[in-house]
Amino acid sequence: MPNRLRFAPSPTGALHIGGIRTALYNFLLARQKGGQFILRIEDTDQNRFVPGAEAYIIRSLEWLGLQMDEGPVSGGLYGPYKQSERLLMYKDYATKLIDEGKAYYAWDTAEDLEAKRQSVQDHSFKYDASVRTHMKNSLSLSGEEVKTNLEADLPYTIRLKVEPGQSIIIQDKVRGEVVFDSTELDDKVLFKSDGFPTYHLANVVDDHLMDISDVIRGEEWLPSTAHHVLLYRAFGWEDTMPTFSHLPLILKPNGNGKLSKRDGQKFGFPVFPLAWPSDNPAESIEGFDSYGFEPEAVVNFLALLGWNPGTEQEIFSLEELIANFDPEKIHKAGARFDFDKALWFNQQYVHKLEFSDAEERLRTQGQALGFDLNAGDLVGAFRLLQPRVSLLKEIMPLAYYFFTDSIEFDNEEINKKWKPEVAPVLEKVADALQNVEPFNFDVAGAAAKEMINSSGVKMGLVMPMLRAALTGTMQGPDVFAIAEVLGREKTIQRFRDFAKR
RNA sequence: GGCCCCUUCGUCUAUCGGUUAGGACAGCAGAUUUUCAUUCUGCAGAGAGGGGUUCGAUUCCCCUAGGGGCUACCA
Repeated sequence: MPNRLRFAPSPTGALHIGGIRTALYNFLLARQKGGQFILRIEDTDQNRFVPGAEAYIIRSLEWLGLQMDEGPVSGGLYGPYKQSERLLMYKDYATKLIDEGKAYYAWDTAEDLEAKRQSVQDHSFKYDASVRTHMKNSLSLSGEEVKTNLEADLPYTIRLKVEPGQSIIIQDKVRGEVVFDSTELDDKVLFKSDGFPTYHLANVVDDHLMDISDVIRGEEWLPSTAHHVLLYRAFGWEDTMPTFSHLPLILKPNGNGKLSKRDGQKFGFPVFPLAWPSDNPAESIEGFDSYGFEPEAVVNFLALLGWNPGTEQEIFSLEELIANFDPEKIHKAGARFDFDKALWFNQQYVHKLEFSDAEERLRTQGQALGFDLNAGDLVGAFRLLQPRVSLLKEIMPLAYYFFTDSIEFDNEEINKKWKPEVAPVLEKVADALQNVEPFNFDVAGAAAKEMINSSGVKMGLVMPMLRAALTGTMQGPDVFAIAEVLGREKTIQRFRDFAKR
């Protein structure tokens, strides 16, 4: 039996990183076991449907490199992969349960139920064995009434008939044994009056029909897993029921509650993989992509947020994650989202980038900044600045002095350190560099330093001014590393110009 | 309120009865870098509380406390 894992989001908007991590873990186990990774769209809530969300989910998985074996785009033998396109079968399965006395029709309206809830003091109203005989359903009504209601096409829901007094034991891969008492469970709605199934029905039916072997999902599903087990039993599918792994939640940075979609704006960092543009700027949201993250870094960060192989390795490629992943090593407690750590992971990946991986993006960014990229050495600039940033997009703004000769000087800082006796030294350094061969970090650097030493002016006064001459700022890479990238001509010119300022 | 889950440095975590409780991020200090960043080294920093079980508990059990989730014709 191959391992078949599904990621089953509902298209209600952008997918946040909690969902991404769930997808990732499903993907990792599928790949590790040589099974399939399946995307299934759970669009059974018409009210919360958001146009574009499905495409967003697919683009997100692609961006992260989580290739799907089956899904709405790639298709597959178990399709369709959108629940809205599977509506007929849910009804059949629900009806089958009714025929077998394991579910029933209910005609209580939303208003009826709301009134019931209001009438009971605390939150204790539960549609279960103790009250269902007092409600309007095919168990409490006479056969005649039921027939009449059905023939009149009265809107109904179908509810699972939960038998009280049995204990339901779940073997969860991350939590071990979890026990529920069916007396505590309500008669869950399986089929809604709008003709759509609820998550509970659709999820169980589809997981069964799609031969899903392992369910990895968020902890918020743990309480309803008991109902799902009951459903597998009712259908007679318990022997092929998937394994369950309930993931700890990703919590807000301050620890109060689970991370939610609004937290990105609130805390000032992305909580979505991809940006979600909107005509209304207030509704546009940033993504890890637009923030400048490398997808590999996001994957690495998320993989380790709640899972750890037990070694001290921190950096994992997707292949290494696949090889090492183990659901039983998933941490049980919720994990706070730590953006600093995410940035650190990204820094590790940016520092490892080859120029060829970065070139296209650097060019695009340089052009957006209005740089004349032909005027300077892009590779040289990249090599110099790469170790100094956490995000690739931070490089080009720092690199402007490689691509223009009109340097903007940070006069406030420069003037603090400027001494008039430095000016002639700059000229002399320029002279000294005129004929050094080759013009590089070592040779030009040595020649310049020798000149400065013989000038009698302190090195500590001159060096910062050399950098200022070249870059306009008091900080940055080594002066002669910059000089080498800039080339002899520009270096000398900038030293001379600066001496005259 | 009820049900369920969880609880090791500020944060993410390792430890599957015996460890000076390890690592990473962040913090602090130092070295390198005549700058800044990187890098390197070091410092500081944790088993929620109380009962058991055991020769021995961070580890197993119970209670309490705290946190979280669920409690919809949402997923």
